[in-house]
Amino acid sequence: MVNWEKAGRPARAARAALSYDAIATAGIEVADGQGFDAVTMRKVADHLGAGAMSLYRYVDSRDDLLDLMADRVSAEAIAPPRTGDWRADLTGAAHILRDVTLRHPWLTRHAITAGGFGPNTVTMTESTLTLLDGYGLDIDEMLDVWRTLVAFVQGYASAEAQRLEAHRRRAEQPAADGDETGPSYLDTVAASGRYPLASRALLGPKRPVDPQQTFDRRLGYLLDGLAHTFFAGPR
Amino acid sequence: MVNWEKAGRPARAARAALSYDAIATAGIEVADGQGFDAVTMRKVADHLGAGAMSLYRYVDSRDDLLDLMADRVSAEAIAPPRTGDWRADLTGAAHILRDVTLRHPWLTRHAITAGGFGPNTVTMTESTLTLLDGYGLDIDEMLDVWRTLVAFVQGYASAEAQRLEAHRRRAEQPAADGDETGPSYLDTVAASGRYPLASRALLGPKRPVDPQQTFDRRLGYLLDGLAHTFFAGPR
DNA sequence: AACCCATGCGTACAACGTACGCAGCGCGTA
DNA sequence: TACGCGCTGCGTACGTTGTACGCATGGGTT
Repeated sequence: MVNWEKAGRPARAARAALSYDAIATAGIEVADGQGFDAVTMRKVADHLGAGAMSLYRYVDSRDDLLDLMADRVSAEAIAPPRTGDWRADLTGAAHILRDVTLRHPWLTRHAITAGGFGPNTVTMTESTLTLLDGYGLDIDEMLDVWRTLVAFVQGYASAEAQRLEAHRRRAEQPAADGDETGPSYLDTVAASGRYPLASRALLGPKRPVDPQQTFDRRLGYLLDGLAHTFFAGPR
Repeated sequence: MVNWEKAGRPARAARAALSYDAIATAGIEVADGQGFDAVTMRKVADHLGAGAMSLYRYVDSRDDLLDLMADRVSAEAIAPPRTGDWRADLTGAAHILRDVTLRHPWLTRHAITAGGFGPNTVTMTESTLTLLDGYGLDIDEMLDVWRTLVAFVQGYASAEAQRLEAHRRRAEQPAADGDETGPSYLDTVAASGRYPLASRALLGPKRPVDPQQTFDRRLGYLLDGLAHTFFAGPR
């Protein structure tokens, strides 16, 4: 477990070359640039011009490092102040959270909340809950809305990020010489006719669609439902 | 990438001791029993009484093994036939998917769809989409409903599974001799008063609540919203 | 000047993923 | 029957990983 109290204080010695912040940033840069599996103690330390074992003065284990990275990234998901339009505010918060997940696809492998709540995660939570303040909801109702919204957004963005990652991996496959790529497995499944509904889901849309628009539309269904119980009906 | 065509056919030689099915099952048993990090080639092979390298006759890499496991587990999430009550049917499918995720918490670390769609994942998809057939929705609308629902359920269940895992890890910590556990970090954050809303979210409910009931209530909000657009209004 | 201790890191080891190549068995063909 | 071919299983080996241990260093305190 990360010691968040210690992580918040500045370094004890003046000649400290490393810091929690620098380590978290380095880890995030490695993960964004070279993929989640490249986040090794040695590579992150190299990125900082330090020795691998130096990181252990700040972090108990590799898992702790990942927790540190996740908390730091959640600072990017802090929602702006409320405007009084709950629907617009929640939509904005959802966009920000989705964008963070797509910008850091490795969150699919180590979620923001995997290591408990760090300081930035707390701030992010508070900022989002604040958007729900002032509509006569009690705290339990606000939590209902918040947990429902976050579950949808994280689930949705994780699936999107995974599809993008899979696509990227397939693209960087060098397409070996004389590959004779027959019909893909999913093509043959679709052609079998035994999965009339699923085929359409697996093969993707006929015409390209705007992922952001699709997200907004589906988010809208959820907000409609929340409106029905907690606000004055949909739209 | 897993070769699903090959994985579907029975073994070529009669004297084959291993099989795709046995390997996937062994991997799942190791993951369920000893945690996701214990899923190593050697441990899974040991579980089968086989040598580590034997697995590579069936699987290209450890990642392939995980894909195999994920597809096999998705067979547990196949929805029952439709009854004509869309809301009850979708609720049932959501329960099943949530249960699978809670039963195999490692899905949080390697999602069902991480390795593309295998045969069981296709069947599961078809079974869920079938629940939406017969209400006058076209395929794109059915996909809207399905993707929205799955995003919520997987996001929600993943968060639940992660909280349970974290709790379990903390419980098996031996509570070292003379531990002097002062107030936890979250306690001090809550006591600071600077996060009035988030504190309540982080410390958990005052009285114990039934997680299943809470899930149903929040799922209900989403279904209300879907009803508003695709069916004849909420409830 | 003397000491202390937080910091950085070199070394070492067990465990990991996996490339390579060989052993052995059963089937098809002669 | 005899033979050989191909599929299956796996022993060995190597590079990489996480991390325990202990030492060197040098600014701050006394």
